[in-house]
Amino acid sequence: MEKKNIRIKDIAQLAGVSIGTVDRVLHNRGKVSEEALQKVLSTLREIDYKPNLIARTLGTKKVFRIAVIIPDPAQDEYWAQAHLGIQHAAVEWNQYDVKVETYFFDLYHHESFLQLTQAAHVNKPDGIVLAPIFYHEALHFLHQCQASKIPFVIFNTNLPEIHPLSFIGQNLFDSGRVAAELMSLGQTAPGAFTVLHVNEASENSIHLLDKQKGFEHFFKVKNQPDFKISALDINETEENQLQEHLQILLSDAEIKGLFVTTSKGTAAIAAILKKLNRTDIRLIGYDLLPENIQHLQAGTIDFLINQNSRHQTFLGIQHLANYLFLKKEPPATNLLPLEIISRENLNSYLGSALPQF
Amino acid sequence: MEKKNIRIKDIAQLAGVSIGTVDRVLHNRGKVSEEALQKVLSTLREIDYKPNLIARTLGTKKVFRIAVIIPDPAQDEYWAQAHLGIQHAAVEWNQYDVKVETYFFDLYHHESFLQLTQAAHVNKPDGIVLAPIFYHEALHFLHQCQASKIPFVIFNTNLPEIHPLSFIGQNLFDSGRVAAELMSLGQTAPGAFTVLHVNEASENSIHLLDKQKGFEHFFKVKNQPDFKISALDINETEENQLQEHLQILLSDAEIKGLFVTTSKGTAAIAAILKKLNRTDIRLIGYDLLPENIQHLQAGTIDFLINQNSRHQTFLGIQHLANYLFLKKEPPATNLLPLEIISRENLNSYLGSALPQF
DNA sequence: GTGAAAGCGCTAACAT
DNA sequence: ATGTTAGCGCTTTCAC
Repeated sequence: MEKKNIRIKDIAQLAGVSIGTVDRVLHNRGKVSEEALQKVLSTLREIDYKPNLIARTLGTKKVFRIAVIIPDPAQDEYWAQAHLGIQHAAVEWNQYDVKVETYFFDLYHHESFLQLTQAAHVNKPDGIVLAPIFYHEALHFLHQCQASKIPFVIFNTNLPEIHPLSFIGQNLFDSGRVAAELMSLGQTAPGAFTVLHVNEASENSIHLLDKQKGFEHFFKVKNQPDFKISALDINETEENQLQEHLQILLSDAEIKGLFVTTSKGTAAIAAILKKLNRTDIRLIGYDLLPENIQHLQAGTIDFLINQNSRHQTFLGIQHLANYLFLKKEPPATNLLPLEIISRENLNSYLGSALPQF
Repeated sequence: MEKKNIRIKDIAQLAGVSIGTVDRVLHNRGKVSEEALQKVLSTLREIDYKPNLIARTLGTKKVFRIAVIIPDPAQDEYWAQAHLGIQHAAVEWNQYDVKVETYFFDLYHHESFLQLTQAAHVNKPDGIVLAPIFYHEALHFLHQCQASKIPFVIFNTNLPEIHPLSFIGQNLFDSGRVAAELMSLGQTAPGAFTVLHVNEASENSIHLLDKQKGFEHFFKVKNQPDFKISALDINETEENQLQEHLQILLSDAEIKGLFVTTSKGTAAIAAILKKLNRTDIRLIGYDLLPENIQHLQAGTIDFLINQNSRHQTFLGIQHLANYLFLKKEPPATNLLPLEIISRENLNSYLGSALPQF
């Protein structure tokens, strides 16, 4: 069964037109008569034409430019990992004439975000990958992009009201349920669990609330009245202050476990729990930050849910590049698995941070 | 910084020879005078030539044939999923002149394996992806391949003494430790856990023993003498017989949990536990087979460790094709993460069975 | 031994 | 609007 692949030349022959015409309809560049158009379209419908990517990239001289806009990797390890995913994707596509330009904004200043997005916009990239940290500014920017017909992919947090080419992230409600499940496992005696939001500006905390709701929902459905669920916002960048808050919370003898909704918060809480030597507290948090990895190995953290920012950005560029290059529509929403990381499977994840393909 | 890439043509010009000559030295096909050789080599040393792989694949007309040898997908859902990974990879590479030929052997008859491998061998494929189920036969076959200089990738179970181009699978010892960790979590009262090997021929059970050892090792290190660990082989294809065996085991009031080392075994044990209504037993097993998924959702199974046979085969072909096509060396051993699947994160895995890229 | 030249499938500029 | 043609960088064949 050596079925030769169909080439543009074949389509042209079948449709009785020239390859130039076929190329024009394939890329709808116009300048094609209604008659020729129909002939080509009908033969296209009959056969399964799959363009030869290799040949396309060789033949074309167009260079696609993708602008990636994320928080400064230096400010936060989570975003440093996101940056790694970008770099990985960038080298992968480099030989295919897709260039990635990165813009780093200040995680704590929306003016910086505003400024960067505008800078990116004037450069007129062919596509944009964005971490929409600042809700209003992001919305404004993305409307601009829609007006300029620049396709965009968003990741990390969803903006369902805008319709991106693709959203990449996790189901945060389910994420909270996973945390709850791990928290409740094998807990027999009555007790209390607290959801901790540590040092999060209100913008982002809308999303963190989803995790909390999922967490609470799990226990509601399970109907286990033996467990008291509470939630607490702590805004203290000073470790000592943070510790004081925590100690008040932990003075309640019923507290059996803590669920921290951010990666950085997880590291902060773990450090304090370790200092206080409270190994009895079950701690569940987010992401494979170096500190979190250590605390997981040491047993201070019991489980991490991996949000895999690295993979998120990687996929973001992947989807966008495939769209620009191959006109392949990505999934409107691409939800990543809620990876449960424990002490024993940690190493197996560290070895293969990125999906080899 | 639009630095043009160096082309063969450039080298030819610099060395004062023709592109044909440059090509000959690049691939050391001989037929080059000592003088020309030196001229080319010296200019090659001066500049950093990176061949354009895109152009290479377009220019070449060689069709690579990859032989994939796995158990009959009809015999076992686990292998059916492996087959899906193959099909996925096959369509991906189809247009790039990499053809995949599959050979299905009988999972229960090594003669069939022997026969199939020989059939594959006489067809002289350019590369082989193999599930080395039958140890001795596999070893013999792979030695043949080495003699014939056919590169091969193995997956699922490792044969460390032979040196494959790449091995794709999981660390089975660690896999057992993960199971143990999940088993012990929150278990306060003393109790007993049993490792179950269900209906496995001795060949394969060598590898299953690794899982058992990892499981035992976890408790040894943890130094929790409160837990009694045992292991049991059950060879009964009849459900009733299997149930009898299990009931004897479960009549021991101390039994708190079971760890089943195979995917099929997991499904079988789960079915019986459900029938016996033993929801008190913590059950940990392998893989997202349809039955296992149901039992996980119903709560009969507490955790599954995903071996992702689909991804394994996909990667196998991926690595081999990249090697043949682009001369890209794959990792000698590619260990997949030990994915922990619970009721709450199950859906997030079902949505994305394969890594999108 | 060596160079010239014809592709590979596609794009894009150029005639018509 | 349509067909022809010259590349893209490399492989491979074929004269010399």
